[in-house]
Amino acid sequence: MNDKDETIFTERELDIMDILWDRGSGTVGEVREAIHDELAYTTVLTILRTLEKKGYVGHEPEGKAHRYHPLVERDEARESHLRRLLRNLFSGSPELLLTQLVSDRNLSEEELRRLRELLDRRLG
Amino acid sequence: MNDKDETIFTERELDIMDILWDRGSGTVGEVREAIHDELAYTTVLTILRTLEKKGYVGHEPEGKAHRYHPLVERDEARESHLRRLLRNLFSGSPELLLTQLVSDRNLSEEELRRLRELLDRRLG
DNA sequence: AAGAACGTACTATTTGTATAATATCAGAGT
DNA sequence: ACTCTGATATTATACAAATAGTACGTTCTT
Repeated sequence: MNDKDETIFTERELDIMDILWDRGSGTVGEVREAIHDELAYTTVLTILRTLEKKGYVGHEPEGKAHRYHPLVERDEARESHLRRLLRNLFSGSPELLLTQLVSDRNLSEEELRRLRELLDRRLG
Repeated sequence: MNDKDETIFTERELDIMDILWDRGSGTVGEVREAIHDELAYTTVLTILRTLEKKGYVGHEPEGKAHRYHPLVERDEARESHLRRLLRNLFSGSPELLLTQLVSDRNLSEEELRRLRELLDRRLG
């Protein structure tokens, strides 16, 4: 697999991809209703076009409108973004990253336990 | 602490911050030599100026040159970037993130154990 | 003192991101 | 036929990011 085809989004693109991933697909109008911020119709359209140009979404006509749908998986994006963060800031070390994650004061004891359980299951 | 003072860098800025963090400080020339890509002297200078304007580095004169030094900690950047990733792509769920970290990646059993130990120590 | 060598200041170009106004088009209803 | 509405298409503005050219000053060397 080529290292170059990373699936990296800007903040706004991610807002919109999230909606498409959640709903499976959406027209400009639907996306615009679902998005938290108040954006102009044309703004949403422009971002969808950008995403399409980058190959992250496709669309087919539906009535007179267009229905957009994701062409990449959420997991793919998660992996790419996480990999980039790991490489860029954590010297590629998962331990360093986990250290930072658990040292975050916002994590409850409960959450820490769940994290350990997750690893326990993983390790069998 | 305000949520707004996030310590977020662009890729190139991060390249340079990394060098400053590693060495403690650096002149334009030093940074330029240390960076992996071939960049024009003025390019490095410009990025350092940007970083200074954003408040991430400072400088004092040294001979006829300027010596730049970081004003934020590496950990601070790690936390900000990680928090943002968590919020943006993992619904704020550390479990989801850890799942991604340990799943697709080819983490050795050894590494997984170290991760669990890390949590064990954390939980006492 | 001349001139290379090194340094900063200022300015510029290109590309990408974010946002939106305006124009146009197609169908629904009267 | 005409207009209203919802949709896309076209075009624009502002700003950030990435890169670097040119101008000019200071110091070191010959």
